Amino acid sequence: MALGELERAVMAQLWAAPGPLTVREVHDGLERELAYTTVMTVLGRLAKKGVVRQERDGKAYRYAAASTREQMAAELMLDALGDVGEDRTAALVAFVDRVGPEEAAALRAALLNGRGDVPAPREGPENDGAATPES
Amino acid sequence: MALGELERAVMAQLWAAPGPLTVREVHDGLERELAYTTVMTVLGRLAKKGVVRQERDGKAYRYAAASTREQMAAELMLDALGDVGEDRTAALVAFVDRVGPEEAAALRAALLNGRGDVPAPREGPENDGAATPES
DNA sequence: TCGTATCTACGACCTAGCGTAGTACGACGG
DNA sequence: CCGTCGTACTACGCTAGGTCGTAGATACGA
Repeated sequence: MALGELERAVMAQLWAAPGPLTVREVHDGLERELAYTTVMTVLGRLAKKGVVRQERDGKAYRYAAASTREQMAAELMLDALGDVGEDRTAALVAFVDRVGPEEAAALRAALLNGRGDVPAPREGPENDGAATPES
Repeated sequence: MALGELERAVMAQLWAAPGPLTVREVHDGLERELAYTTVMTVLGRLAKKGVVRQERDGKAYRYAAASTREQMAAELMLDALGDVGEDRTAALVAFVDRVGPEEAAALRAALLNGRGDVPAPREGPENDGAATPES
């Protein structure tokens, strides 16, 4: 599921846009000067992989990312975690050990938010706040 | 840095072993019937990538994984997280949202362990420097 | 209606990485 | 001297990704 360099650049375009883009729009938005068909090919491959959705718009297609950038990153992280096999705990410890303070805070917040299921560790009442991503 | 199928199998051997292995040991330990030289080639490539260390043992070499399975997994997770660019927080929320209860508990434990604690978002992110205690 | 600009569909080529293995060659034990 | 073991080097097929070119369908303005 790993994406290549150009593929990532294209995804960045799609994620940065407010809505679905046409091939031409993606093409024009890219830094590098590529042939129009190159972008089309990449978009097609991305669609075949399921990471982008194609929707007709008259004669042309419009492309949109299938998931948010964050979801995809989370997915990749899950995959990496899955590779370890048994001792996921140790892997998670190693992971937490390496993330910066901001990330640790985010993790903490997410965990205490109740999303981590788990037999309620605290009795903290409903204290949701800011954790409703787009999607 | 992604490893192939055979490469992962070889790493699994190395991680499962109590100490450095010779090519022959890895070869004999693998399920599949491969040519001795195939295993050697793979180990050589792994060494070139830096994921395994080779140490002389008389005429032959012995190979050992450079990092533990967990460290490598954590590394991959970090990479995945890094891909997201800006809003790592959202990615982490999505991640926590998907891990199972055991993982959530492990994360919680690791976080409360005193590591990345307290939100102190200064501008001086003096990153960690060395974190290879065991080994 | 004709020519031109767009699109999409397909195929081609090149490079890199991986799986797989053969060959060459040096060190050893009989 | 010869077979065995181990390393070094080279090679080949395959797949994925990056990069295009060409062909066919369509819409649009002169």
